[in-house]
Amino acid sequence: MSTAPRTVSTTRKPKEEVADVSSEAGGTEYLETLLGYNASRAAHTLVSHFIRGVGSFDLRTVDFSVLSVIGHWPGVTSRQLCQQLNVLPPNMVVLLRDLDKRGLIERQPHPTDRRAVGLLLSTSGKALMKKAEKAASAADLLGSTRLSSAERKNLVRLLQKIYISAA
Amino acid sequence: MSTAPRTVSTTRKPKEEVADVSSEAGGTEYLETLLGYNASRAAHTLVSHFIRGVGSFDLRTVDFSVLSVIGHWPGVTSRQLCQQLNVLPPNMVVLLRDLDKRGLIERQPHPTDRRAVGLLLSTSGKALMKKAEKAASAADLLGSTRLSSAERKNLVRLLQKIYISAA
DNA sequence: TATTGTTATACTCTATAACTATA
DNA sequence: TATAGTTATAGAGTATAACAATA
Repeated sequence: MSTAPRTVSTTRKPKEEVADVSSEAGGTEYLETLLGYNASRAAHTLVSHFIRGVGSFDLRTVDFSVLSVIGHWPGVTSRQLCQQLNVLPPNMVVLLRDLDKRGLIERQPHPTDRRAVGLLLSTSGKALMKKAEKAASAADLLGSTRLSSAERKNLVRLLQKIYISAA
Repeated sequence: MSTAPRTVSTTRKPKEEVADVSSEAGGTEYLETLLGYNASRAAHTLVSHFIRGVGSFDLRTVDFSVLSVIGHWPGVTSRQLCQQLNVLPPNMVVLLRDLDKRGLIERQPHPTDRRAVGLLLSTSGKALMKKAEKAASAADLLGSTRLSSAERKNLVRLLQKIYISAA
């Protein structure tokens, strides 16, 4: 159930090779019946578009997600980010350290819990994310140009039906 | 654009914290507008179900995919698998070596190209995949129980519209 | 000159154990 | 006793360079 590119083998010749029994889909005909395979491949395509569009801001998907959540939930703690974005605490530490080094986020004492630290976007972090979210949205649309607006909306709904309230 | 679990922070209290301005979605409201984010999360959910259902066969998604393609395209070469499943040749080598060690695949000389090796499922590989594909299909359905049959079909169609003929 | 399969290796990502300060 | 943040490190996954055999 790996993702795959759309590059198709150039060396295959339609009829003369030994094993060309069921190669219309290049052997993936079963895999293509699985939602997991299809969702993984679509996600891979969309993430590729994301990287092309947002990579110039020097943000990986996980950096972008973290900054987006902080931006939309100012004061969020590291632990809450971990839960929301499925990142383990030790890995979040280095991630936040790097974003802090770049001056994109600020840390403030948590109002009620002295163990915790509230996270905020800095002024430059806000400016960056304003541009980055615009670029991300454009890249996301570019990755789904073959979908109508209604299809896109429907796709979001169906995908959320899978991951909301599920593991 | 990372994936996320559905575990929601337990420490947040609705009104008394500093930054509870826009936390209905836990800060992910923008991310949820992106197909890439939604597809990644849905894929993560479905792959989790896959692992629960197929992991007992000691097959990762990539092993399963490779075996499935070999099964449905007997005689396929390592290079063709790489292209079809987005795995780099050096990594495919160790993957195939392990599957070979386990007796799940066999290698035969390629009929026309003496550099290449054709891959086949062994008898036990076929037997394993018969059970594993059944388990994978069941797990995939389990991961999408909230979808009707029509919705599922539609979802596959929409996802393929994204990754077919796209990068 | 290009391609298949391969080795060796580096790099990134993800996961685990354990510590401190605080709840 | 449990949790937030952290350190150090191990392990898995992914990527690059280079080689021999063959096209």
